[in-house]
Amino acid sequence: MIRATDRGPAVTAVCRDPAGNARGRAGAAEGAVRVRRVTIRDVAAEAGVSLATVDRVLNDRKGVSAATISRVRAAVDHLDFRRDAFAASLATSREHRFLFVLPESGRNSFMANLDREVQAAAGRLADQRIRIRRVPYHEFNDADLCRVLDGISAEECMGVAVVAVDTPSVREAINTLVGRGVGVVTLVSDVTPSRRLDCIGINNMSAGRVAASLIGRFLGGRAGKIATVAGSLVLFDHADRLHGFNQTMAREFPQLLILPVIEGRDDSAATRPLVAGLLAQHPDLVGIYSMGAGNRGIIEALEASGRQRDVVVVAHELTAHSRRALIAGTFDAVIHQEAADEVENAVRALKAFADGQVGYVPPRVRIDIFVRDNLP
Amino acid sequence: MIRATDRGPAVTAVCRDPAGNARGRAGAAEGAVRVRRVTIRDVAAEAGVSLATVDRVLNDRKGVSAATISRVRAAVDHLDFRRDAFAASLATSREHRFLFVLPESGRNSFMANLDREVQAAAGRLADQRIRIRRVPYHEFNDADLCRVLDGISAEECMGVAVVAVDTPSVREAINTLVGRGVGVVTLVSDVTPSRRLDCIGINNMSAGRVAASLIGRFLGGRAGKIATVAGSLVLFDHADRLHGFNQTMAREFPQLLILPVIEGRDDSAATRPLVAGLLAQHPDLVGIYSMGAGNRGIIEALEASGRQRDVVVVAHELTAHSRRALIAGTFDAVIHQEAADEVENAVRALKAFADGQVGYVPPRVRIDIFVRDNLP
DNA sequence: CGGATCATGAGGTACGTAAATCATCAATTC
DNA sequence: GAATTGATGATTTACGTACCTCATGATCCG
Repeated sequence: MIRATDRGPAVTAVCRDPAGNARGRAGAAEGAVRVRRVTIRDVAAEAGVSLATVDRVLNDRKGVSAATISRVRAAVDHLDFRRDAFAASLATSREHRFLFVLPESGRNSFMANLDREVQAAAGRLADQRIRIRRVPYHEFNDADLCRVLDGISAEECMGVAVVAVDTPSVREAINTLVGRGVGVVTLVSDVTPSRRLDCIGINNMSAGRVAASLIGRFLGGRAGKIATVAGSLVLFDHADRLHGFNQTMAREFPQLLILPVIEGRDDSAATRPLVAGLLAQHPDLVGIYSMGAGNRGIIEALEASGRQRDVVVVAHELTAHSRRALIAGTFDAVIHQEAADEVENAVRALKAFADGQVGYVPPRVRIDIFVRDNLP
Repeated sequence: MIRATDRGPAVTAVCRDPAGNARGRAGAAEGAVRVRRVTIRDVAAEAGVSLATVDRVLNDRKGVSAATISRVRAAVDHLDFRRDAFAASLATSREHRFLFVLPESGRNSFMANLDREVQAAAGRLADQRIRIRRVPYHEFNDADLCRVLDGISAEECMGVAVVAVDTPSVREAINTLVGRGVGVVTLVSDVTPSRRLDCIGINNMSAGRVAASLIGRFLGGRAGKIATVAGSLVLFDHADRLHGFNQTMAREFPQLLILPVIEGRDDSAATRPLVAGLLAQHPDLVGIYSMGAGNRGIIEALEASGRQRDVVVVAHELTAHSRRALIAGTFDAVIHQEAADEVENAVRALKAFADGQVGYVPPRVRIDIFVRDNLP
């Protein structure tokens, strides 16, 4: 057998199955190649130090002189050594435990979908030693959310992603949680000046602006009134969308009058009569911006009124209902955020924090815009 | 020291740093927890077989009776055993080698960006034993592309991602490459009935349809002529976009007349006079759909004509130029594909093939739509 | 000058899976 | 009944990093 110390230089030693015959795995292409990598031994040899010293340098442990550190660093650069992520993860037998705190997703299909994506991620990441649990709380209920957050200990979990309502008590609960050493990211909707690491979600101002722009342009100069429907302005994301919407509307489409926002609590049954009322009250209603869930209520009210062709509607989140409405022409555009991306980004941010990476910046979550012609 | 065989049951043994004091790493949160995982030993014990047999079952090796297989499978399910991805990767000291074949990206900023993303991915994935090399070929030159493809051996690389022109000789070259056991995905633009594993790119028909829909709706009923500008119809993606565009235009906006497509070879200098000519020739030109690169030529021609406000323009790919045009109002919408996503998906698809995973379906690449109000 | 601290070396074990080798024992085949 | 084949066990080595312990010489400090 060839021992580590006897092995030739890393660059040349590339070998395949010695006998040349395919190993195992029925019929598969079997692509990969066995390779001798550059290891810390090579670095140690190059720098003229021991393995222990290389290890100390690589892991920023103390007890190494500045001169030696730079010798090792130089060797690392010279050999283009990269620590093997697999070996490193194996050696530090750690597990990352995260908690996703979401509102109970009874009637809200966006939240239900988000919850599904969290589950899916949990399954996918199990083999990478990431354990994800989910905890629900009563929708819009900040006291219940605080109860959940206060019950989280740093022992049971090192990171929390939360879809939060934006209230002072929730802010406080998040801050104390962070104080206990738990990393927190807000998901979808932010909690303003809190000590959370990041907010993982779309830029909601931007979403609101696009909605305004699309409604304005689709109306092509027609004047009239615009209705705005939110789930609840306790949700920071809805408030943000409204802000962006109003801003662009005021600047670019002064001929359109924005009606006061109505709150449907993300519930179709509650939303429907509200929208029906608006339609009846304002014969010159030409557009609707739906910021939250409860789209089915809007669709039903519109279609009952028979004015679905005359009213331009931009809504949020692609679901079975909004998709149907888009195809039918009741909705004109749907602004969407991909739940899977948000979950993935949240996990990455929490993991970066748990691993002590400073200055990790999660990638932005993209805003999807769907019209009838680009439905997936 | 505790030996493997002496260890207690997996469920209970959770331990932290015995002394209770923080180890190493300056100031970091140090989240992760040491955990005793369920291993193949546990599975072996549960199933009453040896490690070797468990290994045979897990890796689909032969030499195990059906009864034993199901006993092992049952134990795996019962204990919820998941093979540790890190340990597995470490044990099979393999390296994945992929090749990205892109056109030389002299003047085309989309391709230049794609190339940058490939480089970035190569850096990111180096610690995961994925080695990515890049090879350029002369833009639009199928002979040169074939030369490159023909020179690839299964030894040096097990997967190729190629931004290809759609010609019979290229198709042939791809097919023989696949015949040699190399996995091939087409990137951005497809090569039609070839034996490539997948095409990693946006749905270009869909992109064309959206472009038509946006131009039509932004024009709000105005009639007139629409210009279509492609890089070259040798590129399958441009051809596809045009197809989708024409289809939706014909069906939904019959008042708009589509002019014959012009080909600017993805080059601003070549495109500019062509567009200027169209503008001069057609005073009733109301819209432009730009399918390829060379947007700068379009912008310059439009702004020189002074008609940039009257002509609705939808273009592809967000670059410095198209972004400026969007902000200035010269462009009305930009359809974008995120190069980073495409590279990532391509690598995943190639890796899945190299690992012999059958039926891997790469996630779709999303179409980004930008207007002035949602620029990132 | 004796003890303390620092820089480094030497050598190990652990992590969990892959995969190879060799040895059994039983069933099947001729 | 001997030879072959199949199923299984037992045992090892390798993968590359993390991290611990102990030893050693040097330097520093009062």
